[in-house]
Amino acid sequence: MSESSVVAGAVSPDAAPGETPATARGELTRARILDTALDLFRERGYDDTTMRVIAARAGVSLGNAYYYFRSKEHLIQAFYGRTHAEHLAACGPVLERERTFRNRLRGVMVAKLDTLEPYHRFAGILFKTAADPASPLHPLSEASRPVREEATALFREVVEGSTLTSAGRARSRRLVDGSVGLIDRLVAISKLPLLGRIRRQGMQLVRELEG
Amino acid sequence: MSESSVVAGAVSPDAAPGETPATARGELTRARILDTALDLFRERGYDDTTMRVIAARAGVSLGNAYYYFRSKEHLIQAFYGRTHAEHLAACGPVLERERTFRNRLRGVMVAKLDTLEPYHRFAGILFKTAADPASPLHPLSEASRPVREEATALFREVVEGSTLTSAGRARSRRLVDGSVGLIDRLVAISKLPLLGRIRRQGMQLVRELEG
DNA sequence: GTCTATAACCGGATAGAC
DNA sequence: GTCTATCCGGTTATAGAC
Repeated sequence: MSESSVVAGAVSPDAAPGETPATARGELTRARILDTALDLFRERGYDDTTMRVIAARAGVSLGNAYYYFRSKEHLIQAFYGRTHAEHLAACGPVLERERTFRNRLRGVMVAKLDTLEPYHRFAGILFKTAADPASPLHPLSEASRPVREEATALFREVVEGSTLTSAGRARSRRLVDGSVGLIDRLVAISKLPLLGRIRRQGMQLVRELEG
Repeated sequence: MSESSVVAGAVSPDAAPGETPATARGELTRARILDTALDLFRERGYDDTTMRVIAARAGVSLGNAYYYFRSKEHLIQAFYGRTHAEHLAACGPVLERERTFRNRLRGVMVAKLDTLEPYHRFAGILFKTAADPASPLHPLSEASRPVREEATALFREVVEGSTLTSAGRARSRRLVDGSVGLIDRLVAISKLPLLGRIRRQGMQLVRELEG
C-alpha cells in the first residue's frame, strides 16, 4: 500500500496508449519521431511545427510518421504519457516522506509544475485540444484512459496515505500553495455541523446529475 | 440605474467587433454569409462545414467570404455577438422583475442556456477554440472586449440590483439551479465570523496574484 | 475606396505501391 | 514499414469590377 504500487504500475512512457505497438526496430523509429517532435514543440511551439518538418528531421517520410502517430494530436497524447511517467517518479519521494494531506497534495502538484516547466511555452495548445470533446486528448476519451486511471490512482494515494486531520513560475507555485491551503481548510471545516445542510445540498446535486 | 442601461447599450448584434464595417449593400452580404454559416454549423457541426460550402450557399466566392470574415473562427466571434444580444434581450424582464440575488442570477443563467440551446450541438468547438490563448475567441482577447465588457456589466447588474440578503437540457438546468442555490448560501455564510480567516486567506491569495 | 472573383499556397491527412 | 502521390480545406495574393 505504499506508493510503489502507483509508481511501479506505470505504463511504459512512450507506449502511446491505444497506439500501434511495434517490432524491435519500429520501436526505435517511433521513439525517434516522438523525440524529434517534442524537441520541435519546445523550440518553435506546436502550430509552427509541421508534420513535414518533424518527419524530415526524424529522417522518415511524411507518410511514415503517420504510420506511427495517427495524427498530430496523438503526438501530444504521447507527450502526456511521457511527462506523466516523469511526474510519477518525482512523486515517489514526496509520498514516501509526507503524511499530511496538505503536504502530500502540494508536493504532487508542485512536482507536476516542475515536470511541465520545460514545455510551458506550448501548454496553451494542450488546453485547447484537450477541451475538444471529440479530441483523443480529451481527459475522458478512451485514448486517455490509461494515463487517466494512473493519475486517479495517484491522487487516491495522496488522500489515503494522509491523516487528513492536521490542519516554477513563481505565481503558479504561489497559487498551488495558497489553493492547497484553502482546500485543506475547507475540507476540514465542511465537517462542522453548521455546514451540514449546504454539504448535503451539494452532494445531492452531484448525485442527481449522475443519475 | 435600471437594466435598461445594459440592454440599451448593446453593440449591434453583427458588428463583428474589430471587423470591417461596410456600406449599405456590403452589410447585407455580410449578414447573409453569417446567417448561412450559423445555419450550416447547426446542421452539420463546425468541422464539417467548410468555408467553401458557406461561400457557395451564401452565393459569394470563397475570397469574398474572407473579405468579410478574417477567418473561420471570426464567424464564431460574430456568433457570440449575436447570441449575446439575444441573451441581453431575454434578461431584461427577469432583471426588471426579480430582486433577490438568487433569482436574478438564476434567471440570467437560465436565459443563457435558452439562448444557446439551438446551438448545443456545436458548443464543443466553442470551448475548444476559446481555450486557446492565441485565438481571437479567447475571452480575454482584444476582439472579445466589447462582448466581454457587456457581459461583465450584465453580471454587475445582477449583483447591484439585488438585496443579496435572502436566502434546456434538463441536467444543465438542474445544475444551474442547484449551483446558484449553493453559491447564494456560500456567499451568505461567508459573512459569518467563523469563516473570516479563510476568507481573508483567499482574498490575500487573489491580491497577491494580481500584484 | 468598396466589393468581388480566380488562382494559388500550405499543411494535415490518406491511398496505395513497393 | 516505408515511400510517393494526392486529396482536402483554411488561408492568402492579387487582379479587376463597381
